[in-house]
Amino acid sequence: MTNTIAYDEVLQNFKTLLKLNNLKYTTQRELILKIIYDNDGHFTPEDIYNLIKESHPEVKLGIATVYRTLTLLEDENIVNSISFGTQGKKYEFGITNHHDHLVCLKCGNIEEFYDELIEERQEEIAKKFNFKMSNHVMKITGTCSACQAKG
Amino acid sequence: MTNTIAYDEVLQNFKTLLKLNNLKYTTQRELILKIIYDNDGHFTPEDIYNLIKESHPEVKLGIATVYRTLTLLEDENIVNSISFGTQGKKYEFGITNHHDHLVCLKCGNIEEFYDELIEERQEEIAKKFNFKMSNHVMKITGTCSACQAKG
DNA sequence: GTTAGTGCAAATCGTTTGCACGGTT
DNA sequence: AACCGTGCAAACGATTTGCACTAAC
Repeated sequence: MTNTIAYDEVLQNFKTLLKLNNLKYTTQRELILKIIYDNDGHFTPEDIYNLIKESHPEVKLGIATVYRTLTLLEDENIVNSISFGTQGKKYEFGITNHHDHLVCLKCGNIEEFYDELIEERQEEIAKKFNFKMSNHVMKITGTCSACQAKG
Repeated sequence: MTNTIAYDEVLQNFKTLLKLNNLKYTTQRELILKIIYDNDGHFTPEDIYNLIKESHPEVKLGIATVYRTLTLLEDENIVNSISFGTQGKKYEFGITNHHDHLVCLKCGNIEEFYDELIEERQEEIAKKFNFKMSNHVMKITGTCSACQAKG
């Protein structure tokens, strides 16, 4: 899903958020944000860690920082995550149109879709239950067309 | 969600399934099935383990057996699970109308709902992507009315 | 200079596995 | 008797945490 916001703007927002919360603007935090923005897709914390190690071998980085930063970014709704049962989470850039996921259980690939009707119904249902919705996830699991073809 | 099938029938089906697969009918397996059937709700493997330890202290039971049996029951579509990111899964009795979940992030409580329109759209979307759907999950996260009241 | 952030390694949590023993068929 | 299922404890993988050091403010 294509980003609908320029990176400069994202970065500005992030810096402002950090300031508001007495947090510091560090190289690591910026790199993690940028990697997720640039690489359209869904990544595990380890993926992100490896991507940064490759592209910026000169920067010191620990996996713990990746986890800490992802939690931060998710709290601020800058990234979203989808979970895979016990097998951890994948993260994606979050400032984009909301969308849902088709997850292939064979190859782990994720396709995205957006359906206005489903979005509306979700709002209605939350209202009906007097439930303050902070997020919603729709995930269809199964076998993607490529994997069906492979047999 | 109220069970739509009598326990006797569930148990019969389960025994048949075991036989068909050359598996054995054990006290542990029966107890796990019964606990999930009887206690309408959503349980972690540990919950189930503790419930059985309490109600049947005379039975030998290890947590590993609970995991193994839950996997078995889920494969057979006798129970369903919903996942909570890193924090594991909760299981519920699965032979009932399909339904989706409202998950409260404060108290962990789960409410259920069913929406015909959403079900239909899911089918259509899978078809559109030539995706062979094995399962689908809709989860609305947020704050339940009780927790909103508490502030 | 003060405070927050970091890497590292150890700890933790949920889950899985190898193995010898016990129960079901 | 044959074979599967079990408990136990060790192994595991993802994530979190304590701590001394470093960087941002």
